[in-house]
Amino acid sequence: MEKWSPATIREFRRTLLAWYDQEGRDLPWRHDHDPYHVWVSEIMLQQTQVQTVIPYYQCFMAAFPTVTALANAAEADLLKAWQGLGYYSRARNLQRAARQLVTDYHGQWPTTAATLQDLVGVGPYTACAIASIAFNEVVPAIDGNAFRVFARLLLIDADVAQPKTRQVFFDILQPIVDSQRPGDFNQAVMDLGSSYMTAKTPDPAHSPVRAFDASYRTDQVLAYPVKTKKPRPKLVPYYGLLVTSPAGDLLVQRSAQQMLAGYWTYPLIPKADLLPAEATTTPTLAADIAALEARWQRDYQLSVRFTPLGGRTVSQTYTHQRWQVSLLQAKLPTATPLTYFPGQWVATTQVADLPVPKVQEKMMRRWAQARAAVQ
DNA sequence: CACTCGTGGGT
DNA sequence: TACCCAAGAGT
Repeated sequence: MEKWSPATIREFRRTLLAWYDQEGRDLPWRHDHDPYHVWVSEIMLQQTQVQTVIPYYQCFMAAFPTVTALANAAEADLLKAWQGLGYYSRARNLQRAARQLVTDYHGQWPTTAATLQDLVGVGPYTACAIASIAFNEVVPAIDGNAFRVFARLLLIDADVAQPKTRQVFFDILQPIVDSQRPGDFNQAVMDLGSSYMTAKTPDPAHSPVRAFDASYRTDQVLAYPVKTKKPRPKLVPYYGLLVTSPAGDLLVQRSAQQMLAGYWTYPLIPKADLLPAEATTTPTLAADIAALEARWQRDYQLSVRFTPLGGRTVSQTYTHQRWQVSLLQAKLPTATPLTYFPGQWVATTQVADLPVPKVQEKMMRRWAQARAAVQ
């Protein structure tokens, strides 16, 4: 591992900030240092690329321009604003924290990384980012970019997939952060990490800090950062139920305990839930449909006949699961009341107003194709 | 600490 | 294709 002298550290800061002043990106949340703007952008940017965030950030600020507006927002509006951005608990936590700020803090922001972490959804990275950018606290904001950039510059061998490695980087970076411009220093590292020092296709030869890059000097750029691999997502088969009546399409809102909480989908039934685990026969489509119809009759007093929808399944890959959804179709001749079924009839024209996840959009497209083919 | 939680883009 | 990756945090 490399060790920089105080003189090298000074020269590195000067080089990095000079480049940032010339080449730093003009992003919507960099127009000022308002902590609300910094905070919302940092939450959106968690595990999400800048290009994806920009339009969401602009719409979000137009809809919820202040902490108070966010605290008072209707949940449906919030989920709709976050639709498609992923990691939806971020939206809920954002509003919970806005309410914390209004009620517990009386609109007065905590100004240190240590106290910012008391806001739900604000962890070690985001707290340091807000503290340095909005309040000039001299702390390193250690995210994936910082891991990648400094692992290469300094040949740091610690496994960045391990939680304890954050402290290793923090201790190394604390004396390197520019004490006059900590926020700009941290943002410059992020710009570096998303341009010359990307994960797969870096361009270290033209990096503004190539003279400080030990991995480039020793021709082992792609060997850093050291990161252990994660297991591949597990296949989870589902039935997706396309049920119509004169009242509209049948949709359910996902519970607070489920993934995609609060978002609406067609009823999704894990195939594993249909037949008892001790069943000896291999589940067939016909047996699954029979079990499904019997359950709807017994639990919901709904007489429904399902038929398979032709074509491929709908797939959606998440970090730890790969959903493979086989679509079944059913048509009820009358607007049957859903006395026991935990869902709603939604008129086709109103589906667009509901917050829906990507897998629901895919199911809707597949169904629209099937209906168009019949015509 | 290990696991969970979305989506889009790149190779 | 099937991976890997991207401004992480909560449990």
